[in-house]
Amino acid sequence: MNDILKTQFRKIIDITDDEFDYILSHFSYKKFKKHQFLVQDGQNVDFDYFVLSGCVKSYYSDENGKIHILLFGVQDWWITDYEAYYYQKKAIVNIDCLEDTEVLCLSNDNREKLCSEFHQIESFFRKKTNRRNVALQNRILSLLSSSAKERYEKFLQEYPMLVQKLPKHILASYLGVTRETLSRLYATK
Amino acid sequence: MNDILKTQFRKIIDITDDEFDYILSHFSYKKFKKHQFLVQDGQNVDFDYFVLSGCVKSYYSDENGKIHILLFGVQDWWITDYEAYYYQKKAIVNIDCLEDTEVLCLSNDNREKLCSEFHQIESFFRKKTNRRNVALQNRILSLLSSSAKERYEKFLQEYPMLVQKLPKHILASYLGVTRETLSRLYATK
DNA sequence: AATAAAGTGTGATGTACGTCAATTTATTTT
DNA sequence: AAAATAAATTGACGTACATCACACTTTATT
Repeated sequence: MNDILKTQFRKIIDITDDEFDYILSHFSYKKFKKHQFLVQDGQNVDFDYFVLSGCVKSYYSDENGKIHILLFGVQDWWITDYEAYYYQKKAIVNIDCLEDTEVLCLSNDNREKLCSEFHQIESFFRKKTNRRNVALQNRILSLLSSSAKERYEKFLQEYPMLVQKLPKHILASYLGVTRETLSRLYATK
Repeated sequence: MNDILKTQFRKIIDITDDEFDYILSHFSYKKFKKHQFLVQDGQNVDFDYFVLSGCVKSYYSDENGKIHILLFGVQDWWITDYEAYYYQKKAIVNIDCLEDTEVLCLSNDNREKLCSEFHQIESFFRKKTNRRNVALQNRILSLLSSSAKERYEKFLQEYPMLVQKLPKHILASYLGVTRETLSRLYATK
C-alpha cells in the first residue's frame, strides 16, 4: 500500500528504499469511515493527507449554508486546507469522506524537517506544488471562460472514473452549478 | 532596483550579498514598452518574469476572441505561463504590458540550476509556490461562491492601487464579468 | 490641432442558470 | 423487508448577468 507513495516520489526524484523508509516514518497512517472529517472548518489543520484508498471532498460552506466543492481527493492525491496547514490558521474548508478512506498524514513540522534534511524531498514538494499550481490555474480558466455544459463535458473526459462514483449533486457543486442544472445538462445532451 | 528581488528573497530565506549577486547573475534584465508582449500564445516560454516596475496582464483568448484575465503582474510579483514554462509546452496565454515595464528574467534551466546548487533557493521557490497555490485556491473559491459585486468589492479592498490604474474593461474581465456589468455594479452601489 | 482609436456609460432585450416545490427513485439503517 | 434518509428528476418561474446598439469621453497618433 505504501508503494503508492514510494512510486509517486520516484516519478519525480531518486531515493533509495532506506531513504524512503526513513521518510515514511514521518507519516502516520489513518483510516476514516464514510462521512468522517479529516479537516473541519474553524479548527487547526495538523496534516497534509496523502490518499491511499477511498475518496474525500474538500468544500467551503458559505454564509447561506451553500456548499462549494474545491477539490476531490482520491488515490495518489494530496489534500488538505493548505492555507491553514502552511500558516497555522484555522481551516476555512471542510474535508470529509465520500467513502471509507485510508490516508498517510504528514505534519507541517515533519514536512519542513524532511525538506531541510533532504534536498531531494524539498525538490519533490516544490515540483508537486508546481503541478498543483498549473491545475488550479486551469480550473480558474475554465470557470472564467466555459459554460456549465463545457465544464461538465471536460470533467467527464478528464475524470470518467470519478464521474462514476460521485453523487451528482456533489459533482454539480464542483462544477459551480446547482444539481438541477446539472441534471438538465445531460438530459439535453 | 535589484533590491526589490533581494528583499523578497530575504523575507523567506537567509542569503549573503555575495550569494545574492551570484543568483542575480542568472537573471537577465529586460525593459518592455506598453503593449509589448512578454509571452505569446502558441510560442515557447523562455522565462519566468519578476516585475521590477510597471504592470502586465496575463490573459486567455477563447475561441470567440473573448479575453479572460488570469493575473496581473506588478512590482514584486512573478508572472509567466507556468504550464508552458515548467513543461516546455507552447503558451496558451498572452502576457502583455499595460504600461512600460521592467523585469528580471529567469530561464527554467537557470531556475533548476540554482535550485540544485542552493538548497535555500529551492526552499524559496517551494514556499513561493505554496503561497501562489493558496491565492489561486482562494480565487477559485470566490468564483464559485461570490457574485460579481462581491468579487468587485473584495478586489477593491485588496488591491485599491490596482483598481486605480487598470482600465475598467480589463478589471471586468479579471472579475469574470462584462465591462457593462461592471459599470452597472458601481453605479448601483 | 485634427483625426483616429480606445475606453466608458446607459438603455432595451435575451438567456443561462438559480430557486422553490413536488414527485420519483435509490441507498442506508434498523 | 420496512422505514427512514438521501439523491435525482421535472416543471414553473425568477434573476444576475450577457449581448447588442449607440452616445459620449478620454487618450493616442499624424
